[in-house]
Amino acid sequence: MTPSHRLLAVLAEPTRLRILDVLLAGPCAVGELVELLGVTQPATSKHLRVLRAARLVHVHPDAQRRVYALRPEGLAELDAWLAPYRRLWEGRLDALEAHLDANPDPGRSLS
Amino acid sequence: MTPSHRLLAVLAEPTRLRILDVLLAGPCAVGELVELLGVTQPATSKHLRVLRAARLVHVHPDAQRRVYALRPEGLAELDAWLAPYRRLWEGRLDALEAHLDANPDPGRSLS
DNA sequence: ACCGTATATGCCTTGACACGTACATGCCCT
DNA sequence: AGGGCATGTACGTGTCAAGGCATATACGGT
Repeated sequence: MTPSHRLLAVLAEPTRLRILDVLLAGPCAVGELVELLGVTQPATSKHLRVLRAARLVHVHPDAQRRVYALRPEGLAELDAWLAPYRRLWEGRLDALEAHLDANPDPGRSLS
Repeated sequence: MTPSHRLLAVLAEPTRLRILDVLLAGPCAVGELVELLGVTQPATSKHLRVLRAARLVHVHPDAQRRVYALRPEGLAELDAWLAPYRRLWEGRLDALEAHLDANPDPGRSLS
C-alpha cells in the first residue's frame, strides 16, 4: 500500500544493512562479502537477491565473480518519506539553534 | 547490532506507517485511530505499544482517552544513517545539475 | 573434456510477528 | 457502589521470512 513500506521491510534486516554499509566503501564481490560478514554464502546470495529486487544494488559480472555495487538513488524514496517528519524535528532544532545564536558557544563538542 | 536496525523493523509495518502518517496531521486518541485505520482496537494498541517503545510517539492521558502524539526526533537516527547514502545520490544529482548548468535547457522545447 | 572455483537456487525447518478473541484495568457518571 | 466506555493485555493460531543444507549453473584453467 504505502510504497515505502516495501523498502523499509528490505532494510529491516541487520545483515542487509551491513551489506549496504560495506558497499558504501565501494563495490564488492560476493566472496568478499561472505568473508566480511561471517555469513554463509547462500544466505548472502539471498540477501543480495532481495537488495537487487529493491533496486538498492546492481551487479557487474567479472568472470565467475559478481561484483555488487550500491544504487543509492533507491534510498531517495525513503528520504522523501522522511521529509515531512524531518521538517518537524528540524523546526525544533531551529528553535534550539536560535537559542544558541542568542547564547553563543555553550559547548561546541558535537560533531 | 546496528542500532538503526531496530528502528527500521518498527517502521517495516504498513499499519504503523499509517499511524505515523495520521499523527503527522496532529495528536489523536486511540479510538480515532481505530476508526481511521479500520484496524481492530487490540491490534492498534499493540502497534502503539511498539511505537512507544521505539520512542516514536508519546501518550498524554485525557480522562479515559489516551491521546498519542508524534515524537519526530526518534526518526533523526534514521536520517543520520541515511546521510552518507544521501551524499552519494545527491552527488550524482549535483553532477547532473552542473551538466545542465553548462548546457542549459537540453531539449526542453522538444519533448 | 575435466575439474575447481564462484555464485545462485530449492527444499525444509524454525522462529518471529501480526491478528482475533476473550478478558483485565482504569476512569467517568449517576 | 455500579455500569458503561476507552484502552491495555494474555493466549492461541496462521503466516512469512531467514538460515542451513544440498544441489544446480556458469566460468576459467589445464
